[in-house]
Amino acid sequence: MDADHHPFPTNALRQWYGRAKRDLPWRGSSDPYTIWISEVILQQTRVDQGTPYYHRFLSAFPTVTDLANAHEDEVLKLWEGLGYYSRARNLHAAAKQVTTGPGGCFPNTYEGLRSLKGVGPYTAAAIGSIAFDLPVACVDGNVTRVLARFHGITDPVDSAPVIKAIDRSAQGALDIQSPGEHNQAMMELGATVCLPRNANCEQCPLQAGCNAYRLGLVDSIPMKSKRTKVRERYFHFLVLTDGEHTVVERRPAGDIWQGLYQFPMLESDRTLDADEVLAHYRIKGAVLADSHGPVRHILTHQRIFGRFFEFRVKHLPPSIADPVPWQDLERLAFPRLIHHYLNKKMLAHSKKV
DNA sequence: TAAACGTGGCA
DNA sequence: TTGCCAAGTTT
Repeated sequence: MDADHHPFPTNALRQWYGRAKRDLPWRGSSDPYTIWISEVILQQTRVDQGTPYYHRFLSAFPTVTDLANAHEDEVLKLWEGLGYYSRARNLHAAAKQVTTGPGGCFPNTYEGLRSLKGVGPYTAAAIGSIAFDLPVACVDGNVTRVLARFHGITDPVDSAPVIKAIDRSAQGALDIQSPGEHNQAMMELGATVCLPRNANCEQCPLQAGCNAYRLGLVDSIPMKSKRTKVRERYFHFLVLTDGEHTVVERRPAGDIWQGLYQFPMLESDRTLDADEVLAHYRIKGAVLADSHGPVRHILTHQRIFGRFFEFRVKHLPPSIADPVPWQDLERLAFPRLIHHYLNKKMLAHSKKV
């Protein structure tokens, strides 16, 4: 599967990192808590997108105890718009694990870190190596791409044997004198030089030994076998209001946006109109005050068409859910699709006043 | 093991 | 517009 037996140029990588590394907010600290937060925020997330969340999150919860003592709604609100909300729920649960666990402090072994909710092989290696100098290699998307190219691996990198080989290779290349710096250097190379497209091979410290470069395969490595299929869904939100209050509910487990809030929602396999939505909910005396959408919301695996129907009633029926003052919505976390709608709503309201 | 889980940027 | 991708984990 690999086309060479070149030793990995660890020294060249370290020297490159010393002069080329970016100045990122979470660099230079060895506090496992702040490293943990940054690593979770950066899962499947770009630095530019995650950085403001990192600052807000640590301002709200400076220590693991602060996080553990928070309410889940507050944690989710700080995560609003960042996506993959299980990260926030797991972060909160893991903070409780830490503070109520043995010694009440952060685990400092790989297995101890792995036992925390939301901490998988990558994150355990990252925290372990950066905070505690544990000799464990990080294998993320960057490292996979760097090593697949360096070794000239043309097989799909999402197959089990290749994952295993890359893992071994990463561990073999690790600089055990400074595993944290080495891991960050590997990822930094993938993030700034060995890019998915338009790799900048001319400034790469690994060029001399890189098989993909030698064979002209940089643009075709790494290869992936999985294809993403897109599901279409039609969400119809019932925005019920008596002028002062509205009605929201919590998204259930086992679907997208778990734990976030939404207006009562009717899903269908096609777009419905206001009459059909109202017929479903059977609200007496409701008057259609406004409708919005369909709004297309594009996700990796699904395409959601959202429609919002605002109905005016004299009195909110207690049968659906608890009425909430409009102002209280700002403390709740909503999916992006709904957040955009609310922004528009609030803007219109503030213009009238 | 494959599929689910968000959002935004880019070509 | 569409598909791919980004410091992955869970079930």
